[in-house]
Amino acid sequence: MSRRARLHEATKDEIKAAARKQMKAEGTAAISLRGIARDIGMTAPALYRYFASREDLITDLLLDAFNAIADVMVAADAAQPRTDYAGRLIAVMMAYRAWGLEHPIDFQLIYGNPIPGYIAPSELTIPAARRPFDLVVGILSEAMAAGRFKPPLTIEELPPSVAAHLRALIGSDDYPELPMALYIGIVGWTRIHGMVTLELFENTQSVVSDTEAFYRYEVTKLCKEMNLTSKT
Amino acid sequence: MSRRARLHEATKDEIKAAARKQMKAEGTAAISLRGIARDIGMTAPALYRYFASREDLITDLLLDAFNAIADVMVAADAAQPRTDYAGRLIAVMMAYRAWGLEHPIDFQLIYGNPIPGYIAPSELTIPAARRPFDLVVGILSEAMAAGRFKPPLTIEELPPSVAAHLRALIGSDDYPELPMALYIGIVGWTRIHGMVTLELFENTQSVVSDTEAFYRYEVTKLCKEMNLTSKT
DNA sequence: TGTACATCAGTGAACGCGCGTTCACTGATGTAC
DNA sequence: TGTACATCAGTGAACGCGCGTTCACTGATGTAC
Repeated sequence: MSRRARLHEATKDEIKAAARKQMKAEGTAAISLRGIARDIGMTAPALYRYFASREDLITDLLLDAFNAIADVMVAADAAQPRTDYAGRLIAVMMAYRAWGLEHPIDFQLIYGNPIPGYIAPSELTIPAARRPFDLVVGILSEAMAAGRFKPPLTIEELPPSVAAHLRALIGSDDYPELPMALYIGIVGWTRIHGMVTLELFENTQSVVSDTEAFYRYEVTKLCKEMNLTSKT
Repeated sequence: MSRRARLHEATKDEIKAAARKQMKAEGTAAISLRGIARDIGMTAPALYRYFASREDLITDLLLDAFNAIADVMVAADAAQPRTDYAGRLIAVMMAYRAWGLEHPIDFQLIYGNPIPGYIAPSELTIPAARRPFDLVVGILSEAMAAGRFKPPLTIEELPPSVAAHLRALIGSDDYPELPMALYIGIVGWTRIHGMVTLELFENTQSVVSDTEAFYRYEVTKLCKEMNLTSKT
């Protein structure tokens, strides 16, 4: 990578940092090229050397955010013994919350209100968006294959329409997982997501106060309920 | 109410309807007085006869939305036999989702990203925001008093910091409920909220497809898990 | 019932500000011979 | 190693548009005597 290319990347990062700062102050919808330029001491047209348009910049920020949360989840998983399935899942779910609270704006960017007028290029964003979910489902599948994950419900008990869709998905290239791993994966995601978003917007604090203890207790309980154990 | 006052109210409603239309098209942050004025065939300064400022208008929209979701939940509850506690709770939770999907913008307004620069007058918004939660906790308390709600966990099992906070709350005027009704109330809220928000932003459809069946199944399961039964 | 007056609804111009994007350009940095 | 040229970074002016809010005002509606 040439010196020039490195400088180019560094400026690109500086622009993105300014964009995040701006979103933090004014909300995700308030990304403004002129504001960014002002912040980093440039004129607005100069930004077009780095991004083709405001849309392009937003897409970059979205992909960065999806990859960032996926990365911390992967790292949290990697720090646990491979066969400690419950420990891995809990670590991954804790990482989801921690990242959300540390990066509330990026969290809002990827999981909150859409930015008016912006249409995400789905061929780029969908794969990035799926990384966290696929990680969880992957751990569940591994645990199931190892006989360490025995959910207290079977696919026959699910609503027929849901069960049929899950069965259809397993065969497809998109979701090569076992159906109950998929189902518990999505249930788990809705649960942690609810806790994190409500906490983020200050809706749970007044009732539980120690939101981290609450969260940890609930995700641990979830693993127990699902009979997810670890090889010791 | 005088004729003039009635006309005044009607115009106020027209302004709010235009504001909702605008949020639908451009996001909650994009409420613009000039845009509203254009839409209803007025000039922007005329709106100041009805709202003291843009902030005031947003507050009105917020309160309307909180009251609207609370009202449909109360109505759903009222349609069930008083002692069918599980039925009442399921109906209320279904109403939460139905309202969210029917009014995605109002849902984003009250539970989504905050509007940049807008600071809610908490003495007005907090009581309105608490109506749905209080309704659920109320039903749980009733059921508990009737011996029809026996949660499979006790307050002793909760994290000490959470348990202590719950105990402290019961005595207070703010939350005169039994601690486990409060706790299960907040757990229930995080669960349904996670399912609804992820559905709203198209994150669950690809896995479960029939999102309503999924939701109904999960809320029913929640009631069963909590040993919430009905007097027959 | 008619008149005088107060209230209210709404206008149009203005203030001072913001935005994304295009364009012709200057000057610096890098590259090939 | 030095020179000629191409590439790239960044500027400043401009286009056409948006915004919330204030102000002095006109005309219609309602009210009190």
